[in-house]
Amino acid sequence: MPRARSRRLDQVYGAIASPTRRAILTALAAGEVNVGRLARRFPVSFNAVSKHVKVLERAGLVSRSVRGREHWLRLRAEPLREASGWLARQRVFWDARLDALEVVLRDDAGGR
Amino acid sequence: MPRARSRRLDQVYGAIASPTRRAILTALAAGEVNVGRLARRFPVSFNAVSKHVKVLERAGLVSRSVRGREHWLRLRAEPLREASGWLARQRVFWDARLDALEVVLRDDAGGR
DNA sequence: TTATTATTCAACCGATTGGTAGAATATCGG
DNA sequence: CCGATATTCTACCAATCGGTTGAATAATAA
Repeated sequence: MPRARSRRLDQVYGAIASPTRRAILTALAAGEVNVGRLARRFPVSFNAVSKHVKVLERAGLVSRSVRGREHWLRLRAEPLREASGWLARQRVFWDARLDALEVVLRDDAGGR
Repeated sequence: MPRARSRRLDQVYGAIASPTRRAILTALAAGEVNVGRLARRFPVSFNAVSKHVKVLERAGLVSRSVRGREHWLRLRAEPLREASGWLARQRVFWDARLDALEVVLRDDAGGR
């Protein structure tokens, strides 16, 4: 795996490891929101939300367009696609291996 | 989302946010390995690897069976399946929304 | 029994994280 | 211009993280 891709994965998984940030993402899935309106929905300070947004932005999951004094946030799907891809590949890989292992174990138990 | 499920997601995404831990998982996909043999493959100390394994274990991604003085590690696929599910659902959801948005923008641009 | 091996546990360190509060900056509305 | 609003920036704090080293524990080998 190329270094850059790996770092991107680090950032994306790190970003979505926080329930607050996952909630922000799902909130953003309904459409563009500015930081203030977004922050009002969460039980933490405005500044905390602003920081979370920055983490999501660094991971490439959110983009920002400044209109006047408001900053409007929008989802970026591409990095999510990569992250989802790694997990999905691993999953099928594991499932195949674990299924195979189970067969071996079952046959082994039945055989003797 | 139930609290327990959310915490599990936190742990899984947190666990795979580290490249070393992702490498451990792919190493483990080839079959059971004990901690020592696993550690020899990585450029960090035995203890560091031992800690990483514990993180993966807490996330439910790895199980351990102690045989004599050796601890053998094995993948657990279930939590990965959940994690992959959340991402996949989000991805589909986003893609749909962003495609729709793109259509709106394109039509808008063409229409006037 | 005694050494050696496999592993965790405990303590420590520096960097990062998630939160706060307050100051600085820029835009909007009167 | 002046006050209110939207936001970031800076500084701080406690907690967690990723790493190290050294001691403790338990099983194997001599």
